[in-house]
Amino acid sequence: MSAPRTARAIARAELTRAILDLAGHQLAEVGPAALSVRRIARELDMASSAVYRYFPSRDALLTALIVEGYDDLGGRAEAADSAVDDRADHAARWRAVAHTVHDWAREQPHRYALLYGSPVPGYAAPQDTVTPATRITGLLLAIVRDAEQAGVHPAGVLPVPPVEAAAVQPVATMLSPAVSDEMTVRALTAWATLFGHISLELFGHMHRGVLDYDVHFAQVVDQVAADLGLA
Amino acid sequence: MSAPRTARAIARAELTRAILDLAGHQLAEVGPAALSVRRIARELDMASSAVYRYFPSRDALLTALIVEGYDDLGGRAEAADSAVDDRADHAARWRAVAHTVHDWAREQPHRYALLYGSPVPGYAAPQDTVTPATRITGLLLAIVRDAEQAGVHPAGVLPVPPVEAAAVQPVATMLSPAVSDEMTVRALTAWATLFGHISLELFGHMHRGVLDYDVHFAQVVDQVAADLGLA
DNA sequence: AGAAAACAAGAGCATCGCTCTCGTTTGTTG
DNA sequence: CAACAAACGAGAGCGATGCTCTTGTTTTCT
Repeated sequence: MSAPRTARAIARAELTRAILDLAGHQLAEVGPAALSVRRIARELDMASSAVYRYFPSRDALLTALIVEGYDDLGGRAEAADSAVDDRADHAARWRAVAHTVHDWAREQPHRYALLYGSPVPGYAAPQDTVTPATRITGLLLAIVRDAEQAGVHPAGVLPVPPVEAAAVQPVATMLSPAVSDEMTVRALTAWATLFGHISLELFGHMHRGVLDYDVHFAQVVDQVAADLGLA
Repeated sequence: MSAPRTARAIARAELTRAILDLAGHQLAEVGPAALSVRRIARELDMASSAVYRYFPSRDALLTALIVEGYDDLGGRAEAADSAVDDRADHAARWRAVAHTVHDWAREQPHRYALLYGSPVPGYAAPQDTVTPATRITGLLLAIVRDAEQAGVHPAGVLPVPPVEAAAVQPVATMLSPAVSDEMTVRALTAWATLFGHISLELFGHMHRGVLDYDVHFAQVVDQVAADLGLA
């Protein structure tokens, strides 16, 4: 797996990183749509055609940025969860993760848009992006699973008919022991609420509707925690 | 307000419509990013520079498509709400509107992405788009307001501290009579859940996680209705 | 040492948004 | 009705993009 220590391989790894870093800066500054391969080459003092030795296309570069983003977000969320001392305080863990995602999105709005906004390349997200994307969702599910193992039941949850249980079966059985169907539905709903709220906020849909985004986000996160049945 | 009946004004109105329609078709086919002014001109057998007599820029064209989209979506949602015979069946009205938005989004994914995905032009959505955007959110709020007027209380709702009440004050007082702070928070949460779910589904984040989108969406909509306290 | 692979650079293609100029058509006004 | 002004359409052109192809050089492997 590890690269040979030839000078060429080292140079390649360095240049690949340099390109990716520069692309990251461009992403943060001008957004995904305005990311330019030629500009990266210019800032690196190389011919634009040379960049294509490292990334076969602009979309491949964006894909790499997406993967990097999922990893960064997932890592930060996991760290925030781990930082909660009382592992049985599932509400605190949920809050920590939710606010971490929120903060991360506000710090890097363009990157968030790249991950959770409209897919900018052709259409289907490349396969490479789905695995790293499962990291945060897996983390949210793990917290909910832990809570359920501790005897927590979601509040005010509707009965889940067999057809719905079948529909969400992959998510329910993602972890072992599996999560109950009711909790799975609540968790998926919480997931949609979390990212829906952040997207609406970041993309300007709450403009002049909500005055203090942070206060309201905290309230929604607490409300969702209550619906999940967390302490 | 209405245009003079000169031949030129009529021709202008027709060409403006033709450009907008063609842009709409391109949007549906190749998405917002690949929408090309030159291609529109080509399909209209005119010089690309002539199109700029009707829309000052590509972004202006996209803005017009956004406004059109909000209007179409808002109109359909209002029609779906009005089609519910029993005006006091607020759960049925919420379901009708939610499923209408869902269907609309699946029929025109690129248009939905244009409205609720990452903003593709510079950054801030032009002022022209905010008024038509309030149509669906206003409709959702109206249903909830009607329910509350009929004595409905949201289920399992957290107390709303004054600071949060102040934060959501514009939304709460948007309609008269005003909606309670608790119901306002629940409504905003429902809003985020609805569009969050649709965005996650359309943008591929539920791939291999949920097997039947329609079944699961219906379950979530019912769950949200229950949380709102609707029948 | 020689063959093979990786590399960097440059020219070039097709496309894009947008601007400017230049005739032509239409509408308005004296 | 004639003259002027405004709107219009077409074309050329600018700067920029993603990407490909060729050509010559450097590094690696056999």
